Amino acid sequence: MAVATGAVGGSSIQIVAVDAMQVYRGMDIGTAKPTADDQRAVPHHGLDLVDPDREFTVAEFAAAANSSIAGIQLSGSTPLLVAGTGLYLRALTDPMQIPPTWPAVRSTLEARLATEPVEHLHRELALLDPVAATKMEPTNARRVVRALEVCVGSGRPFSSYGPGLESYPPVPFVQVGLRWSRPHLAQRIEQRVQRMMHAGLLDEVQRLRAQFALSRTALQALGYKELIEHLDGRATLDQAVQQIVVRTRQFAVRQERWFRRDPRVQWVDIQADAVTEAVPVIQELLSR
RNA sequence: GGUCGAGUAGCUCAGUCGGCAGAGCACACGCCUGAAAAGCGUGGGGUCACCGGAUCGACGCCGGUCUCGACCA
Repeated sequence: MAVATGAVGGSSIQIVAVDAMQVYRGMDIGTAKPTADDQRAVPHHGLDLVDPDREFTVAEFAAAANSSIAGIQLSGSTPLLVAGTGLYLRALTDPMQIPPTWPAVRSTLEARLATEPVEHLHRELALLDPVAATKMEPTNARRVVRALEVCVGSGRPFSSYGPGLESYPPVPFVQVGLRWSRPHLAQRIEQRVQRMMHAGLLDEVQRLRAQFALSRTALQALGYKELIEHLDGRATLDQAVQQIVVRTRQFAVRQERWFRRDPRVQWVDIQADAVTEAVPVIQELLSR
């Protein structure tokens, strides 16, 4: 927000949230969605795209976000993408063609997993698309099924859809990564989860559950799935909260690792809570 | 004070007949193309509470000490 409220290169800024969970209406506290005040101060995009009973995908997000970005640029403003979700960002910053889905093929493959080991499917993938097969562990059911789905469905190798995530071509914009030390990260996450609980996260979860049958993708949201476990009597509140803290920490580290291997990202290390001190540094990087 | 039980990885706990100390979680690192806040893989970690004894050899057996728990008084 501090960066977005100052202009960069003379034009005003609009924020595009690149976040797989903030797309869900009503999931506000647990996704740390920008407040109403923030949204009033700076136009936001990518938020509240669907109800939480809807499944949501990268491709759908990319379509929505790309059209938002085009609109922002047409109006003469500068889009500031805030991630969030690594894969969603790559789908916007890099020319990725994401193959469509073949639900019938997929359900056949998934049904086979009940009676066959994943390695069988991986062996079939190795025949249809040796390149893709070597790029994934034979035990990773999700990736194997998806790759096979595309091969069988489209009639062409999964790997023919492009280099995927392993290529980092130059881009005409700046990418800045914010990074805290692990101890500070842990401390901030602990505090953040406590703050969410005090803000009524448990009520939010109960309310959403009463109103919707949460979709498979929405149910993956940190904070929500753990509190549902508690509400169903499978964990005490304390256990659930501790679990949220641990998983959020693991997720934050996974985010850091995801972006760490992208050579185009310029990192800003933030000392403790000195976020405001980092703002000029970020603005300087962005104005290049 | 007595009896019984427990003490093994950061945590929770397995460890058969005395024969190279294990699992899950956590942690570190890597992977990732319509589920990605998801999914998958690799790895580092040990004074087996402590002291002594018997044995070729002890986490394990014997003696003692300490800590925790339950029960009895």
